[in-house]
Amino acid sequence: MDPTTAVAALSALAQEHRLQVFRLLVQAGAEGVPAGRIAERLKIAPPTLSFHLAQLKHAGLVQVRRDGRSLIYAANYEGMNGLMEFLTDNCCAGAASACRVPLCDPQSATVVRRRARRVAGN
Amino acid sequence: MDPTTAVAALSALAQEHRLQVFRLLVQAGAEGVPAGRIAERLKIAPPTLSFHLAQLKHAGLVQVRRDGRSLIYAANYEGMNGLMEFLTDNCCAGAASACRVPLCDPQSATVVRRRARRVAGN
DNA sequence: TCCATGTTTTTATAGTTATTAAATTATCGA
DNA sequence: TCGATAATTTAATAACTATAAAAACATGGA
Repeated sequence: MDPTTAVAALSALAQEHRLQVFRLLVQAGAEGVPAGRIAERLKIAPPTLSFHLAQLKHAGLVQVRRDGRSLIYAANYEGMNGLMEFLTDNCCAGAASACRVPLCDPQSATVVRRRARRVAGN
Repeated sequence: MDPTTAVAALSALAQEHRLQVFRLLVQAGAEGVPAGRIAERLKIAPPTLSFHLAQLKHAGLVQVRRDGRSLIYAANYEGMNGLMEFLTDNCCAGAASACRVPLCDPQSATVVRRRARRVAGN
């Protein structure tokens, strides 16, 4: 990750609403959450949320896909991991195994999560 | 870590100069680097650097100690680790061991770093 | 085709942040 | 105590960012 991208990602996360959105999506996993439900859960006005989602997307921290009328947002774990690697890069001049970065990999995750409230195909 | 603190830390890092400073200090390890040398290495005007260091300090990402006329700044690894834990908290709804948090611990690091250019007691 | 739903875009404004130059504070050595 | 060094603080300004309200766009179903 280059410094410019890292600054963009950090700027994206450096805002209360966007940080809430991002953490919600990190916790939601690969399945994602429709914009409307994010707005509802976090009590953010739709245009405001849209503005923030655009920034998270531009920073490479979230992804979107369309499902009918809904736009479903999901965390981009690669982006998140890349950012953390960048922050801790060459920590303590590469001194020790104690300074290393484990990563989050939802692919190899054993999902033990409750079903979504609404059925998937809505 | 509470959301307000996390936003403060992310805001502190979301700026080119401050990100450079922070990474420099993360790589420098517990020993730290005097403000003047940071300014020199990163080619930042002293008042500008001072402004940025104050923000990093306020955000709990760096620590200072005085050594004679020099103020020596060092990364606060606890703050950094706390931030990364916050970002990845309950990743994928706690689904898997694959989603766990990076930590850096300079205390238990086997330091294999070259000596500083100038002697320590200057 | 028309309406309702879900979401984004536009526009305007209030608030925040980064930078520079000048002034100030703290420490050390003669 | 005086001058030099290391760093911070103050003050002013230019640039950026978040929010709200209104309008526009895209999709699906009657």
